[in-house]
Amino acid sequence: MELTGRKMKILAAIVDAYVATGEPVGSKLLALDLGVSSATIRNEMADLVEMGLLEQPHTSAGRVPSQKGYRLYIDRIMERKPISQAERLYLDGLLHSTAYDPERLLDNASQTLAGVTKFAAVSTSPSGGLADIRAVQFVQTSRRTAMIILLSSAGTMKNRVFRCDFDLTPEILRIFFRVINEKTAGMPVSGITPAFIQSFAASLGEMTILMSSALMALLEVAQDSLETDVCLNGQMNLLFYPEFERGNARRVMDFLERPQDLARLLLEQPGSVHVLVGRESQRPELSESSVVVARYAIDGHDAGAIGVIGPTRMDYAKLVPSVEYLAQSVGKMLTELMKEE
Amino acid sequence: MELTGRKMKILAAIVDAYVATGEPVGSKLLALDLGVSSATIRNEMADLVEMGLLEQPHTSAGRVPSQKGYRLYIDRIMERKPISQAERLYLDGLLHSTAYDPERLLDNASQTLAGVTKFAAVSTSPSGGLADIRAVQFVQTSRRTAMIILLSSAGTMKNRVFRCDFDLTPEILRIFFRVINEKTAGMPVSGITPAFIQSFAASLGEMTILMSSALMALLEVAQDSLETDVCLNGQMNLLFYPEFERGNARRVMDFLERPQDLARLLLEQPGSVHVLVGRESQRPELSESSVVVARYAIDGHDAGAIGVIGPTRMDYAKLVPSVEYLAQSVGKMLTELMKEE
DNA sequence: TTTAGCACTCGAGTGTTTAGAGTGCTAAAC
DNA sequence: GTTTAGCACTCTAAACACTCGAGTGCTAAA
Repeated sequence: MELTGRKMKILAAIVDAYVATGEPVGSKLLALDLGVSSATIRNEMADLVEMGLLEQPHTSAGRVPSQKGYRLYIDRIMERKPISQAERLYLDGLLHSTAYDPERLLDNASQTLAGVTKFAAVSTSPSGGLADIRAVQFVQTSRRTAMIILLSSAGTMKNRVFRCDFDLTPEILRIFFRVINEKTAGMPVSGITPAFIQSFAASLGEMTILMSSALMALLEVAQDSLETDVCLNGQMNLLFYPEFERGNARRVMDFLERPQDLARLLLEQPGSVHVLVGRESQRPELSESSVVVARYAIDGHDAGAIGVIGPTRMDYAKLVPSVEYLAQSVGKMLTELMKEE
Repeated sequence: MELTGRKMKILAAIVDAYVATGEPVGSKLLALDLGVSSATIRNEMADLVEMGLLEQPHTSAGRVPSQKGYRLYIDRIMERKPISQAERLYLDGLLHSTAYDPERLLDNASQTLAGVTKFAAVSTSPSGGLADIRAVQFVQTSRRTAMIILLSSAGTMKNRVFRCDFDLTPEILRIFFRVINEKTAGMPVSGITPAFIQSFAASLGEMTILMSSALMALLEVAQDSLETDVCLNGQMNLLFYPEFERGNARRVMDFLERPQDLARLLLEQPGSVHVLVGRESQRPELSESSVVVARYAIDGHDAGAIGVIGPTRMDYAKLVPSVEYLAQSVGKMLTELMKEE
């Protein structure tokens, strides 16, 4: 069966109405909008159901877009609603306060996104997989404890407090700094393995004991850097949608509480913006949810992603540009930050 | 009417059974346990209802403890179930991994508590209100950005990345360190006000421009230190309780999402452990929820609190010792950390 | 004071009925 | 061939009646 222009119009109208109201859409409502009778609409709707683009909750109910219907709507029908100048300024303003700290910036970004969309929002930290060590810094935090800070070329910055069995002095910290940076500066973060630490320690001769806790901390902080951090915000927003009234919320929440899975989901999406409707995500927990993801790049290199998760009934036309813009902003800010080396 | 020993026994049995099953408790069930007939129990139960200690959802249902009933149970009847050696070891083991970083320790503590209790858990950072500045450290994080780290006598450690309009050098950072520590070391964190920063800047003469962004960062980081951080974990656990099936969860969640309110609630509780049943918290959002809070002390001085929030139907006898133990552990670990100055 | 017995109440579950929304189909109109 | 008016049909949600059983309160005897 052919998908005529009018069928597209009807599908679009149904998506719009359903997204707005959450109620199945009947033929009468559309007849007004399109200037034909409700009977005509009904004929067309029957075709659309046959084509798998609409669904009927039950015989005497209106129609609801199927996941395939949303897909078609997204790919071929919807007109993106660009975000206004005012909205841009608003978003940028919110992001600005955390411009100099990648970790806080990304948390802020997902918080912001959750706030404006009223869905759950997620962001991943710049992927550290291929990053090099830019520097390793030490700061004394008490008589016997110090903080190690690892700065990577991906812009991540991880710290960890560790403890020595002897009193620290600026002199000792300077030794930590020199010895560790001489050996590791410029090497890939992923090169800091237990084996590397072991051989490193062995090469230190009588200093081994002095440095052991610092080296352990280095290992931990490097492993931390390699992991993709995931910031999740606004899960609670989901409780407000009738789609998640019952126990349905729990399955989604379960998924959201697994950061690794969340990161994988975000990062495996291609393209600058990508929409996953329901089962398209291949995640049973999300079979009734949709995901809008946008990637951000640092200095032209793909680095991470940011997205929203909510019920399939969402305003894709509005969301896609919002998520995309936010990802671009984040990328721009991180690039700016990196440019200064 | 007098509260006889048997009445107490019946109340205790009802609380125990109701906490375990979630179903109103009928007279037959108790007759078995107490060796008297169900009619006798019914008479007693009628008295307990009259005294306001029990409630009846409807005429032909069993009894449920009222909030007043829980209160009496907690104050005069329940025997605390001390936590086992194995549980102690388990908890301590979980806490141990973050022993050297107060912030992470407290997040870990509330995470742990949420995990073992299956309720929502909250912890506050050591209150910074009266703390002094122990040291202010600087670390270069890129050509023009640096991290300022404020260590307070309360054990908090806050950092912030800031940016200068000129290239940083170790020499400049050393100046930042010297100038700022000379002026601020030992002074109360609360003394770092905008006015103080302004007069400080004014006193620097030609160095004012050099230091301005560092001073702004100092102000921000001091204000951060003064704020009580609140770590919330396991909100999602609440969704599993029938008490929160409907929209009821939302009101509680709303409250949980307001960190200041949460902090106030925790910190205004007296004593080492405190239980708030339902409306006792004076928070309408929590009128159907209970809170178990324990305070932790650093070096003998009251510093913060940690607690759980869940439906009024909770196993207080088990929870109270758990929360108390965790708070003690946290306090001990933080004291340890501080002792080394 | 306790208990057996019994009538009573109420909720949960199960049909039944009704109203209304929305459909599919048909036959006429365009 | 397409569109539309008309109408019979289907299904849901809400209202109502009915039953079952758990649990009660009361009474009178132990």
